[in-house]
Amino acid sequence: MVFKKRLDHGFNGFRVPAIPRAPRSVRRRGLCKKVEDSQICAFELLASIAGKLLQESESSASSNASEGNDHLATGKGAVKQEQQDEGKSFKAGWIYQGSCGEGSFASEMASQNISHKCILKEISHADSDEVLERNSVFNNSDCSQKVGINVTDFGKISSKVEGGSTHFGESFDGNVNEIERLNEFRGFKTEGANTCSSKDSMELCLKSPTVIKSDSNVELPLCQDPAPDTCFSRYRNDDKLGSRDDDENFSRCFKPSTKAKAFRSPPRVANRRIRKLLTSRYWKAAPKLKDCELSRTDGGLKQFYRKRKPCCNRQRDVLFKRRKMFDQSSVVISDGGFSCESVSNSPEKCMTEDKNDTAAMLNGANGVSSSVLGHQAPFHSKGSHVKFSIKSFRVPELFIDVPETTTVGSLKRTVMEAVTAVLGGGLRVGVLLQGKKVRDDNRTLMQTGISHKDNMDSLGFTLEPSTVQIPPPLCSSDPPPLIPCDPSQLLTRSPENPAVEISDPLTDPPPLTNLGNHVESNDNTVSSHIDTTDKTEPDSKALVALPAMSMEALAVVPLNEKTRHSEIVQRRTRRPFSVSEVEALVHAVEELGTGRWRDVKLRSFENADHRTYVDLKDKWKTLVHTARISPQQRRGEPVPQELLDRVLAAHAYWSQHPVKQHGKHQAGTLKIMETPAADDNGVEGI
DNA sequence: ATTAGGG
DNA sequence: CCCTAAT
Repeated sequence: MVFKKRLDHGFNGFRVPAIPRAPRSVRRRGLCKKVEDSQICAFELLASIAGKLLQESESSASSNASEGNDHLATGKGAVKQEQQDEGKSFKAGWIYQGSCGEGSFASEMASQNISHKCILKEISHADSDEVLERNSVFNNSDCSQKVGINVTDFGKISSKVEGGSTHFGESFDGNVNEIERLNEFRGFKTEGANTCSSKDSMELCLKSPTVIKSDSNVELPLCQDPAPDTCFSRYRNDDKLGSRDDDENFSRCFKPSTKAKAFRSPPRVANRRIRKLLTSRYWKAAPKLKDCELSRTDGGLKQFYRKRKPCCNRQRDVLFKRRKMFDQSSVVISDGGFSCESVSNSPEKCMTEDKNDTAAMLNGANGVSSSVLGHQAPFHSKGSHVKFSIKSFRVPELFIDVPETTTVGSLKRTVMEAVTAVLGGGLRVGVLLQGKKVRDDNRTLMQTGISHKDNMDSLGFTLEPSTVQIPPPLCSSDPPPLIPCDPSQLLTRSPENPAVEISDPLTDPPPLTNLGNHVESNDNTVSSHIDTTDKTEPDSKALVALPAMSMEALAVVPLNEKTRHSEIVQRRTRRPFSVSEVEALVHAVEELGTGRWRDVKLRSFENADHRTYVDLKDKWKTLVHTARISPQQRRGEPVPQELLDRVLAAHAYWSQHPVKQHGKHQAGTLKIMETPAADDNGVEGI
């Protein structure tokens, strides 16, 4: 049984606080809408897989691999084209949608370390009931629909590659209703018995690790098929060679159920890759598995919208409130990577909303990506400022893999641990500009080009693990020590560590121009060039292994499907009142009296979004206190005694003249104004 | 949504 | 500034 806790997706998730938080007034007015972006983009998923497969085929062909893919060479040209044309899409989806798995090629596997072991391990379980269980989760129409959408989208995309004159393209040409076809193919609508057309087989290959079929029969595409040839190759055999022994191969590999002849096993290599990916995202519960592999990958993204403009205060308070961090999590018994909820996502939605995630994910694959709202607004008294409204940081998805026999409490703890490890393992923030990582911390925003309004929408933030585990020990029973590492190294796909490469390495991630970030820029923004960002490869591919944590004594994680969003609220940036603000406040209170803070706000702080009536009330409270204490005890910017005197006077007056709820208080105002409150001890009676 | 107060 | 109870 696999429990997948997708921290990123719509059906649940932990969210890291946005920075900064919107003023309460705004929040309370419902201006802070949460955006439920669909995290799983079917298209991206399939596209990714397809891209990977293509890449693999190319690789295999060119490297003369012994995987029996030689015939794939025929599609090489097309493959390349696709990679070039659609690589971004593929990549994007792939990185993020690892739930469908990603594998390594033979060459990669050779040098695999962590992941490899894990993969093997996973594979070893392939024949177990565990897999059956997992796959069985897929056995519902909802999930199938999801897959169908995937196929549909993929078909659309793939059609672009048709130029390559490969079957691949042909099989997915057009915007046919692939869902129907797929369903039919699966036997949802028909009794299966579909012939194994190349198209179908391809679909299967491109589908998720599990294959959905009717009649509760579960195919185990992830396992078997000792045959060296891949589905892809078979596919090509079908069309190129007209070979019809594919069915035999399939039957041999799958021992398919009676009715599901149509179900083909994904290629072995692909399976492995899928395994790898899946594995990498699992949090294995200790009970059954001695080796706790706590790995984490990039991907999961969850964001919620914050309306309020942020502050660019460098002295920003970095305190996070975490009390709500885990109180609303929910564990979902996943369908194997796709939540049924996500199924409802329309393709269009995937193509649009998910772009954000895709792009962000691409660039922050290893950690958490963020969507950023860039604001550029001048500060009245200061120079040109750049305001960033980070809608949210999204926690990478996390898959939980625990034995079926585990207890709920154990599951909760496992999730807790995973989350804790992810969030508490140490994160650092990365800045992405137009898809490139800005590594020079000493560069100014202006120099980097971040301040340029045109670049605001291509700005992204990532949360990167600040710690990483050394590869080998991933599967070992000994929790490896946390080793601080250079995130750049971690995030950059490195030849020396192919194991961590999850994404399609063929293309650079698309610029984050599709993040849908809103930009409030100001004309007085300083323009600058953006070419100062380094050309470092997009990060993304690292699998970050996290150390196993104690399984004991962890707080129970409440399961609440309803409130699947938990916000970690950040304390607002402290913004001391200026003298002028105090003056305005005092004046307003003198006229309106205490207890009418909303009016005060509207009267004197209408345009000060960061000053809520509560703030004003609080400030008045502190002012009164300040006025009563000795000057030596006062802190912060000194408030003119004259103002403090007025504060005391007004406070005294309004204390004796409670504001009537309805009537106006012009009289009171006049009185106050007439009363020279020069008395340090306040005015007791007017 | 506001107000009033404690923290 | 935050949090909450009470309006």
